[in-house]
Parts: sequence; C-alpha cells; structure tokens
Amino acid sequence: MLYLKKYFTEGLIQFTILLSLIGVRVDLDTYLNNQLPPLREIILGPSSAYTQTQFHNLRNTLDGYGIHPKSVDLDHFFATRRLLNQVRSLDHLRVPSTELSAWLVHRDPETVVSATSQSGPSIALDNGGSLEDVNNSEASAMRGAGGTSETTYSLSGEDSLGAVAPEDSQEQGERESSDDLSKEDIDLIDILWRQDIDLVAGREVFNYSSRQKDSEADKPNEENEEAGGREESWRNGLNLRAVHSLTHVDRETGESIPEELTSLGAQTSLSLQECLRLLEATFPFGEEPEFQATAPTSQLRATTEETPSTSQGIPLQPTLSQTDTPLDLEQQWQDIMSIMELQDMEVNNTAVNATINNDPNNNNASTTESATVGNFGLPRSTLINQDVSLQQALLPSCGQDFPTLFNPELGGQQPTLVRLSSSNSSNINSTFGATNLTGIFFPPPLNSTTNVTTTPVLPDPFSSLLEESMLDEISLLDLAMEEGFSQAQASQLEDELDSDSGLSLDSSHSPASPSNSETSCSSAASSSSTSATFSEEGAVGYSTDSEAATAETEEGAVGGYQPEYSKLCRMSYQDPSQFHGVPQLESVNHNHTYNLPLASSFSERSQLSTSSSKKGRDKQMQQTKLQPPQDCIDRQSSRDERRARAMDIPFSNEIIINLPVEEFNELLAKHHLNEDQLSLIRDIRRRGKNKMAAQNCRKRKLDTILNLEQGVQDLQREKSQLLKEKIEYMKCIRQTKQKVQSLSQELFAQLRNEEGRPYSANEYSLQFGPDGVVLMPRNMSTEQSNKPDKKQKDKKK
DNA sequence: CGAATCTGTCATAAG
DNA sequence: GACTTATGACAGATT
Repeated sequence: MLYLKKYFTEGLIQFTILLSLIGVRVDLDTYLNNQLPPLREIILGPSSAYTQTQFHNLRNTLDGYGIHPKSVDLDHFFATRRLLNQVRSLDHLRVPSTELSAWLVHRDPETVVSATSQSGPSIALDNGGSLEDVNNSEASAMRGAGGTSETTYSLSGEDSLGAVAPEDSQEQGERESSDDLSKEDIDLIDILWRQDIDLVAGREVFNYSSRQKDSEADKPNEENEEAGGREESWRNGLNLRAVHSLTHVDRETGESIPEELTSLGAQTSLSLQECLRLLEATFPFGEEPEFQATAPTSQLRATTEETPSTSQGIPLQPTLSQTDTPLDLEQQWQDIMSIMELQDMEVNNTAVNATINNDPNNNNASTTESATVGNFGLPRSTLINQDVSLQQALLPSCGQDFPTLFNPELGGQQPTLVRLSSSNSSNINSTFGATNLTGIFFPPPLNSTTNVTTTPVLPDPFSSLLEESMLDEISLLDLAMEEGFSQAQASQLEDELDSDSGLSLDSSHSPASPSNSETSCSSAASSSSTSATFSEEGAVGYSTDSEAATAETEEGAVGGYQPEYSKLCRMSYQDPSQFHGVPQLESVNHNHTYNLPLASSFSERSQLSTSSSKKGRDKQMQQTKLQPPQDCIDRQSSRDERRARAMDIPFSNEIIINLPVEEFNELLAKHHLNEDQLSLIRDIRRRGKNKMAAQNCRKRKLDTILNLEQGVQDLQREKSQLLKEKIEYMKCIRQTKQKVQSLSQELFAQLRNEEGRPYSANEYSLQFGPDGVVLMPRNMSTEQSNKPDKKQKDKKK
C-alpha cells in the first residue's frame, strides 16, 4: 500500500507537471475528492477519524517497505505531497488582466436573444381580464420558463435596457443603436474601466451604463412610436412593455417606479384594477431575488457569463451609474475584501475546477478560467461556503438593486421570491445562495443536483412575503439586528473574522500562493492543509500522515510534539534503522525519537556483540561522560537497557520488544539464558510494548483533542459566517420592506375610486394574496383577505 | 521550591 | 490461554 502510495503519487505529480507544461489543466483534487475514492485512499490515507492504527500488525505485514513515521525517509514521501500541493496551486495562479481582455473582446449578442426569448412573450399582461388571468398568465409563464427561469431572470438588466427582445423589432433596433457608442461614451467607459480594473470589472459594466444611457435616449422615440397602442393597453390593462419602459428609469435612477406611477396618473385616472395590475407587474415577486445585482457581483456575472460558450444572457446591472460611482467603488472594494476574507475561510475548495470543467456550457479553457476567477476559485462542492462567500459581496448593496427585483420584465417569469418569504432560517443558504449563484454560474442540470431544495415554488410569493406575520417577523428581525445583535454579534464577528485572518496567513505560506490577494484567495484552497485534512478525511486520524502533515505545514504543531523533539537527547530511543536485518521491525514505531543520531543505533547494535565488549564500553562511557555523544548515549539508556546490560542480555531491547512472538521465542531458545535473564527480557518486552502503547495512546488522545479543537474552530468560523450572512439578509429584508411600503404609498397616491377620490391609506390596505394585490378596507382585511370577489366590493365602495 | 508537564510503568480490559 | 493493544492511574523526571 505504501509502495503504491509513494510511487503513484510521484507518478501523478510528474504527469501533472508534464500536462501543465503543455498547457493542459489537471486537477488532481477532482480525483482525490470525488472520482476515485480508492485512489484518494491510496494517496491521502485512510479516512477514519479515530482509527486505531495497528502499527505493529502493519509492520509485520509489510515486509519490504518500512519507513519509520518519523524517520528522515518519510520526508521524501511528504515532500512529494508538498510538491503535489504546489502543482495543484499552479492551477490557481492566473493573471487577471488576461482574462479581462478576453471578456472585453467577446460579446455575443445572440446569447441575449436566445435568453430573452423565453421571458418576453410570457410576460405580456395586455389582456383586460381579471387578476386570475394575470395569475394564469403567470402560471403559464412559470410553466413555460420551467427550470430555465434561473437563466432568464438574470437577463433583466439587459432587457430593461432595451436590449434585444426578439418579439420586438423596435427594441432590436434600439439595441443596435446602443451598440454604436459615441467616442465620448467610449472614453468614459475607458476611464471608468481603468478605475475599476482592479475590481475585475468587465468593461461591459460600463458598456452597460452607456447602453443604458443610449436606451434612455431612445426611450422617447419608443414611447412616441407606441403612443397609440399604449393608450389602448392602458385601458385594457397594463402592458408589460409600458412597465418595462418605466422600470427602465427605475433601473437607472432607482426612482423610476414613482415616475411611472406619476405618468400613469397624469395620463389617465387609472382604474383600481389597472393600478393593481401595475403594482403586480411592478412587483415581480415571483422573481428570483436578484441579490447578486450588486456592483462586484454583476461584474463577476458579466465576466463569467459573457463567454462565447454560454447561452445565458448578460445580466448587466447599472451599478456603476455616473451618479453614484464613487460610492459604488468603495462598496465594491468592501465587497471584494469581504470576498477575500471569506476565501480564507474556505475549507474545501478544490472541486471548483472540476465542476466548471464539467459544465457543458463552459468547456473551453477561457471559460474555465473566467469562471474560476469569477467566483474567486470557490468550490462548488462546498455550497454553503461558496454561496455565502459570494453573497457577502452580493448582499450588502442589494438595496440598490431592488429595481431589479421589481423589474416587471421579470414579472411573468417563475415567481421565486417566495423563497425569500417562505424560507426559514434553516434553509436560507440553499434558498438564496445556491439558486442565485450556482444558478448563474452553472447550468440547470448541474444545479439540480445540488439545489433540490430550491426547486419547489410556492403559490404566490408576493402574498406570503407581505403577510402580516412576515412583516412582523421582519420587524422582529430588524429589532434583533438593530438592538444589540448588530452591535455585539457584529463585534464578535469581527473578532472571529480577525482570527480567520490568521488562517489566511497560514495559507500564504503555500509556496504557490503569493501575497497577491488575487491568487492567494484561490490558492488558499489547496494550502489550508489542516482544515482540508479535517474535512476531507473526517479528522486527522491517528496515522502517520497526520503527524507528518502537521509537522510539515507547521499548523498543527499546537502544543504537539515539539517538546519531544527538543528532548530527544534524554529520551530513550528505539531506532528501527537498526533492524535492517529484520525487515519486520523496520516499519512504524511510535517512539518520539526518530531524530536521534545514528550513532545511538550503532551503539545499540554494538550491544549485539559480545557482552564483554559492551561492558567495557559502558565503563568507558561512564568514565567519559563529559564527552557529549557518549554521555548522551548513556543518558539515553533506559532503566531496562541498563538492566539488560547489567545482566548481559545478548541482544538489544529493541529486538526484544519488536520481534514477533515466534522469532522472539526462537531467539530466546537459541541463547541459553538463566531465569533472571529470561524474566528480565520478558519484562523488557512487556514494558517496551506498553511504553509504545502508552505513547500511541497519548498521541491518539492528543490528536483527538486537536481534531476536536479544529472542529470547534471550523464551527465557530461557520457560525460567524452564518451570523454575517444573517445580518445581510436582514438588511435586505428591511430594504425590501421599505421598498414595499414606499411603493404601496405611491400606489395609494395614484388610486382613485369611481368618484375620483383617492383611497385613504387609513381606511384601506393592500392585501397581497394568491390572487394578486387586493385593496381591502382595514376592518375587513384580516378576515376576508383571500376572497377573489372582494376586489369588486372594494371598487364599489 | 512548587506547579505543570512529560514519560515510563503497572494494572486491567479487550481483542 | 498466550499475546498484543489500549487506557487509566500513578510516580518519577524534567521544565
């Protein structure tokens, strides 16, 4: 087994280096983690957490290859492992500027077309039917979008900017015109892009801004062209297109929805139903929460999705609009730094390359590179960490992007915001992070394997989101966050995150991870050996691997056996190197004296010679105690060794102790020994074995403690991560609540009853039920919120 | 010098 | 039943 381990690992390393030299990326972690468990066992060793390694049995069964776990020979083996880690880290060394240039060059308009074609037709709400019709259309949209909703919603930014909507030739023209940037626009893009190049911002971000501007400029034309038809659609109901154009403004300024309502109000006195429809269309609460629409993430998405091979659209978000660019830059830096911090906390981050390579849409090299950098080398196998890590960058500024959330362009799609409302805290990771991120970075088939919990869609998310209970819960959350939580726990978070930075420092020790944060965040994966060992093998088992790995990485040396290293001179030694003649004895031997000089073993071997010479040498040693080597040798002698010498035992204690029973008995039979000698030999054997057993036991105990300690640290890290995540979620929930309130107020301001008088917000309330938005008197709202004909009654009042 | 820690040894149980 | 291993407990050595 060890043979296999050694040579197979070396072969793998050489093969990997060879492949790396010719430009083929090989991620051995793929095989070590997922594909070939037996192979992984061979290389990484057994995975049991607390296995009582039968060292002696192992020793007795392994004849040829016996390396003392602490002998110098073992360093070779771990040197190979170190090399292997270096090779792995080579994968993560990338030059981001190269990828940037690639992202800038490639631009595939067809991806937008193909993607938007799914969402466009199904969203149209231009019939004058009741809210049930709306729901039906939404349901049909849900059915039509199906599992691809995760890819379509991400296109909202492009769509709302007047980008290609295949059913709309006018917008097609807009898109073409928007692609023709003026020179000022290009210069502005360049300036902004240079400002953000460190943020891995694709130029598309700025391109988007200019696009937005262009589309904004084109909007009047569009409105003129559609003026006639739109008036009809206002009468018949709200046209998606109208909402679309209105949210246009919203996406850019963040205040567009009021504009929309104002314009609507000026245009005509809307019927209640129209207004409600408008509100519904404005609130696509079936929409996937677009938390990833913050500045850095949108850039990441742009970089990862604008590869030629992807069929997904370009979810560009107006996060870098000229008005708030400085603030966004700062926010982006914070987000990037948060990502960096979280990267250091990654435990298992070796599977990302394999996952991305498995992506059928991302099967070329540039795509893989982009995706890897896009999510900062996050492993998809660790969903929680991955999602959280990205979310940390996504969520903080999610409020700025809530226009995306309320984008009516998305209203007809799969309503998935219900996850926000229906999800409890237990599955918050899967509801937000997994769907948002993996759904974007990876195609649905891959998602389905990991995000099963997110696929069920509850009936009407909007209603559940805005239920009173939900709002109460939000209030409680706000209260919890604003009172003490954000103070005390945030400080705790800071402390714990600071402690995490220590791990990141450790990760920087990796020879392949330079101080450059860009690469260290990705290489930290392969270099966090302690945590990786813990997660991959369950625990650092009581094996020679753990010990040597600990010594190798200098991470696990927390009160480990370093004292023993310093005490070698006084300790007894049982160097198996003296047993070259006895192969069975060459293997594992858990004394802590493997660094002893070979002279000691030589002295021990000399004990096999005549007892007279041994006695003479003992006397010499006693006489020349001032001479360091012999003095050390003498002091190294244990009581049993001295007793053995005193009783002229003709073989060393190590032979007595380590020989198998049969050979031991044969040895005793060969020599004619008296009873005292035999008794002493048996005692020596018993005590020696027990001594090793005690050492093993203590070491195992210590390893267990260290593993538990590591587990506690991991759990603390995870806890802090979850707390941080919770804070961000609460922020978003609060912002959502505020947005809903403001929009409700706006809607109330626009609503008119049949007499042309506005509804009083004190007397009426908006109920968000499965049938849509319903205006209800406050005194009745609690009891009859779900009756569909209630709306008619309300209108008559 | 005393406390803490390390180490060896014994007794015992279990395989 | 002999042998090996694991482990708690104890004591001496060392820091």
